Amino acid sequence: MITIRLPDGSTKELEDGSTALDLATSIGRRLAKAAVAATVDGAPVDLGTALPDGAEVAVITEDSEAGRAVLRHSTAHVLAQAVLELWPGAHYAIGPSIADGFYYDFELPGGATFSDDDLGRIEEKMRVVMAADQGFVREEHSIEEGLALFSDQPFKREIIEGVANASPDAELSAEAAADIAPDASAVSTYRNDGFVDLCRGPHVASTGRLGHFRLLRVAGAYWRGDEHRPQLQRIYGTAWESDKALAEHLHRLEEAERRDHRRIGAELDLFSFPTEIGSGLAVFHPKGATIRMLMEQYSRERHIEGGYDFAYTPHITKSELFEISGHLDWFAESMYPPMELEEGQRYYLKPMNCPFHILVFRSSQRSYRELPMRLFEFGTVYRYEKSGVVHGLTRVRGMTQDDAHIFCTRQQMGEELGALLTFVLDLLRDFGLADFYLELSTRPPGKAVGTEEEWDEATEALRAVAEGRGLELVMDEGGGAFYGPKISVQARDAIGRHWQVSTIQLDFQLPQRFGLEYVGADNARHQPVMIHRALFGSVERFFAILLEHYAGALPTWLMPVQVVVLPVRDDHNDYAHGAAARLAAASVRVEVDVADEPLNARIRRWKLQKVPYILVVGDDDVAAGTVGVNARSSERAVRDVALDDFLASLSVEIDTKGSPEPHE
RNA sequence: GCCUGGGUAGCUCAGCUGGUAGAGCAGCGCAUUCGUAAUGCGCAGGUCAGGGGUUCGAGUCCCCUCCCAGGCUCCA
Repeated sequence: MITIRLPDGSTKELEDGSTALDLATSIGRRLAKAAVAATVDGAPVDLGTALPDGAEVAVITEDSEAGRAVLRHSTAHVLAQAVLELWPGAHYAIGPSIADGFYYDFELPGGATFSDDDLGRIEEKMRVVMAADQGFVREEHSIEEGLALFSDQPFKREIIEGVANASPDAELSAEAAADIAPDASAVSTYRNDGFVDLCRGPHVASTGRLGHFRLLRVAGAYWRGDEHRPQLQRIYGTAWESDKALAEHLHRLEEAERRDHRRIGAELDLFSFPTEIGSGLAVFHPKGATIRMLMEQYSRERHIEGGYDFAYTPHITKSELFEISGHLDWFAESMYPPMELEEGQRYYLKPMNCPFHILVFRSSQRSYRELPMRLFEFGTVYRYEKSGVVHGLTRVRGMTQDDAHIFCTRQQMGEELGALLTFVLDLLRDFGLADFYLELSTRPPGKAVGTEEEWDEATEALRAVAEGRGLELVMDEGGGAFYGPKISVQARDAIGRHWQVSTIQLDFQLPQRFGLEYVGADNARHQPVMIHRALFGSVERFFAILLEHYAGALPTWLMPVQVVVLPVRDDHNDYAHGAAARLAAASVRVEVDVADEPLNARIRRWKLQKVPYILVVGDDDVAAGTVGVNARSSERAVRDVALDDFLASLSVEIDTKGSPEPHE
């Protein structure tokens, strides 16, 4: 008999040679049914693994993230199996599970490529393999055996050689690492039917255990993520423990698509990307411009309250400025090429605002009494993003940052950072984002400027303010830029996606390069500390995040049209205009849609525009001074509301930055 | 930048193996006057992304360029 410890601390006695599946069965039939793998003393193993006496064993069930990862990884194997059957001679590379799914990379014979139509054929083939319920059989091989087994598979051989050389796989991504065996002396494979793949495991017991999957798309992907290596053909798919979970996931994808800010931007007539202007360069239409203006106005108000001074700086500059700042050394590739002027003078579009703000600071001798000096600007910058990365408003080539640079003493740094984080989170909450976590990027070893003390002090200050908020803090060790540590605010949206919004970055480099100084109380010159911070990140990107978060149904204070008045017949038009004038006098953005179309058609059109309130006015309203209120997303309208009462509650809603009802 | 897939009316899309372009919505006009998510009829609208080639003939086949999408790489 052997004794097994379970995660809850209890023990279980089993026959010698019992497997993880036997353990699960002994605990309960449902657990056995849901089990896909197990961990033995923390190491993941197949269900069929014989358990050693005294081990601590946990059953991995299909509805856990670890369990889904097993399902997905196993499904990826079947994908490779299907592709190798359909394309004899194909080379297969790696096929890990990823968030919500899996992928597998291939090199097809003769440089062939997958088309979208191939996905259906591959899926069919995979379902045949699953129906055949082939068992996954684990095998261990020496390096030599492994190389022989995969003699015609160059990528597999490369992985095995990597294992053999015991290079700690610095260049293998964590995802790819899941595909290789754990130690340098042997490799493991999994075989089902005629197909064998190099794999660390674990896998489900047999292919019949799989089936709730969908292949989603094909894409190119570099071998080992290196753009200098061959580009392979990648197939992405998703797999779940049940058809229900799969359907829910597909529904989430549809939901995300429905919320796509590019779609909403077109539907609500907010912005566009005229191709005549160029890739990644947006124009804002009147309604989009209204929203943007409101965002910016509110931000300005908050910055005034927050003790910021304002600056305006040009969009172009002589190269000298970016030579001093160092941008031309590091980022010339992502800057627009220079304009050549007379006598070789070169002017650049600015990719960042900081050097300009620095010149404002440096324009006169500064006293410690002036610090902290906080210079704010909606600064429009241009970055020549590579063509493949441009995406809607979230990754553009021209954008406006709500950018500020704070110059302060080292002593002020901690307090300043604390106040700043409060400021950021308050502002984001005002826009309806409420679920945050923070990411702290620390000193990159070996290539940092500034003293270690400065780094420690700054990092500790960031950590202290982060922890003081009780917010989840994710460490990004060594992930800071060479010139200073960084804290970034990640916001979760209404459907659980997270977006990096604000960044707060310490900088020990630029004050030095520009020779910044202030005169201290000791009458000596000191170098100020500089903090870069953008709260929206870029106005365009933040706009996009809000559109996706609210699915276009922004809070009333941000909607370009807040109220529409619909007269039932055209002899109600005068009353409608009067009601609208009353609202407009109270600074409500209101329109009248006169009665030359059926009422329902007009209601529908404004509903689709997500207008917060549609007021319908007819005979009864004209007689009584009332309106019929149809609030956004509500099923039923409320009749006979006194106009003054409506305006009163609307004003409260606008002042409190609320919405007519919880967004969908 | 690289890979794959695309680009047909303002928008969403159809157009088989090459024979000279179509729908719905939107727009405009006329009629309709209506109480909470699509009134009817009519009209107009396209150098089929741009350029070159093959062909008697190209939206359709080939090449180049531009743009878009999904990825990869990148994101100070």
